[in-house]
Amino acid sequence: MKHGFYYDFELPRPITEEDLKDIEARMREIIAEDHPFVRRVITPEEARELFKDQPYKLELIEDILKRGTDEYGNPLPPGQQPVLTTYRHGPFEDLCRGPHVERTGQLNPKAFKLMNIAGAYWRGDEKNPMLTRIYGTAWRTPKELRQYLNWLEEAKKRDHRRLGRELGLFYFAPEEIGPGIPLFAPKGEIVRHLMESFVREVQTRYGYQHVWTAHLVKQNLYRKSGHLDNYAEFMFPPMVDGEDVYRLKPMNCPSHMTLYKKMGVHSYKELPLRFAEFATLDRYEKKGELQGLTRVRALTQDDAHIFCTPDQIEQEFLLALKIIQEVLNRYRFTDYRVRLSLRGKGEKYIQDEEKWKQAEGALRAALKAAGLDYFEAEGEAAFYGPKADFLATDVLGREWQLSTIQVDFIMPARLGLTYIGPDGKEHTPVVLHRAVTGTTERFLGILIEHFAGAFPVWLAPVQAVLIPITDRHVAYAREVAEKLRARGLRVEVDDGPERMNYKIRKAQTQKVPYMLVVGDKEVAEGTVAVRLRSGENLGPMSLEAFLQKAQEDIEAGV
RNA sequence: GCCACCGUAGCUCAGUCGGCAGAGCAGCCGCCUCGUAAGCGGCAGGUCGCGGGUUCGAGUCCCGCCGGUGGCUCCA
Repeated sequence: MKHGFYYDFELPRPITEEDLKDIEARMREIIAEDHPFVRRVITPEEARELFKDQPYKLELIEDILKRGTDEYGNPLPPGQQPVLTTYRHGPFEDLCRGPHVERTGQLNPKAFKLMNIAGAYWRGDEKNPMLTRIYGTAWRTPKELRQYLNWLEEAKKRDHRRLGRELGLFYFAPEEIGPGIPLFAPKGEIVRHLMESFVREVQTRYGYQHVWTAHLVKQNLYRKSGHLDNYAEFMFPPMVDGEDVYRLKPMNCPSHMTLYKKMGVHSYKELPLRFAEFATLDRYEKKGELQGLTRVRALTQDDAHIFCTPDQIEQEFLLALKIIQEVLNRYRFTDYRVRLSLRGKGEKYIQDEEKWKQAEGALRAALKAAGLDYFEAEGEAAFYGPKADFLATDVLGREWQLSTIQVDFIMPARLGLTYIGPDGKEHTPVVLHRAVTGTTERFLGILIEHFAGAFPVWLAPVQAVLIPITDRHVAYAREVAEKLRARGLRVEVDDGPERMNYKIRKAQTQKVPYMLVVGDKEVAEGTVAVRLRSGENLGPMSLEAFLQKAQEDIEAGV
């Protein structure tokens, strides 16, 4: 772990926060006793005897010996033989690969803290029993510990769930509407709208066409596509209408592919055909997995399906990468990593060596051409083909998948898609599934944390607030607001009875980019006094000068 | 879904040993007319998540459910 440690236990009773205090106290005693850590290489027989009462340890031992893996089940580096080692301090000897510090006394008794308790499946498999995991954090000095705890507090203030409410962007009504189904207030809706308009503009520029397919789909289509077999647990229960059974749409691919078919016979000359849609999908996510906007049950993908020939995969993949890069850059969003997800061993991947090889080669070539750093992950591919995923980190260090581009060899054939090739014969197109920001909801959640709620001017729900100093300046403030609105800015007038300082504070906490203060001087000169949310006071300027400043900021994306 | 914890006013939180439900902010009304991060006074606001149980008496104790938080598993 990055900032600490954890250890899993099987305990006879639930552990409480108070227990953690006692354990910390005991840990401090052990540190004070300054035991040396003693490493020992043991034989399999010794190991089995030593840990005979600890079934989980025995399982680890057998695994290390049998499969030559380390304690996490990962393969050892080539050439290395499995070795069983223990570390002992005082009377406690534990199976451990190490390394350790030399003595318990080297730890700072004031620089660690047990943080929380959580359940964790044995070896991360939900079929296994659940153990109790205790998380802790450890630092060199008490100061570093304090800084870390402080950082955690600051991170909580950036949490998109909290900022979403404080900034009036969105709300959840789990009791009334349902868990994981967000409600967007006017300020949140305008941000969504701006995000989607932006992606739509970029996609259009890159030759994508937008389509619309509805939310209800006959279940039979999902039977044909294979989703009913593989995806049923993520779908809301069926709606029965006499003979017909409908489902809420959990993804667009079958709808887009049906549209492709309905549009008639396709020639290879039409390809690639790129269908994009901002579609709200409904997925029955498990309740414990829901989390703010990053994991919801109603999600809007900026989805697209590209119908192409096999030898167009590389160019289309590259085009999609370019769109993603352009969009992420506009958000000044650089904190992500790219994963090339490849097939692993196993039955679930469709068996067609040639197609996999061709697609994987095309993806690598395109990633290289796009100049993207990426890492490869075996066993992360979809069963129908390899993919590239963009992973972003939220303010608390949790990683989320945003953009994705996936190659699909199988669904087009299942749904009977064809095009007529130059040879006059029918062929099955390859389909690329791809999402730029992933979903509007998750991306917005990450963006809120990324900007700590202070959206760049082009995205800010309210771009400027007019702050009249006294009542007699309200009419002028309204007049200015109208003029700015006419020029396309999103402007509000704070005409409440409070004092100017209060209104500035309010605008400041709402992270409004520009505060336009107007008093006697501004009315007389036809200006506005511009204050930025950074606290910087630009002083009075004409409306034209302000509009130019705003325009520059919008273009610069600040 | 699983493990642990939590649920009191719109928000943040207090409420002792089981004995009359509280504060700040936000809201509403009034006063103040003010130059770059909270002016002053007043008023209103509650099925203590829901249902059951124990008790003379439950926000407080017990059981079930709903919802949330942190993890685990899964995922855009």
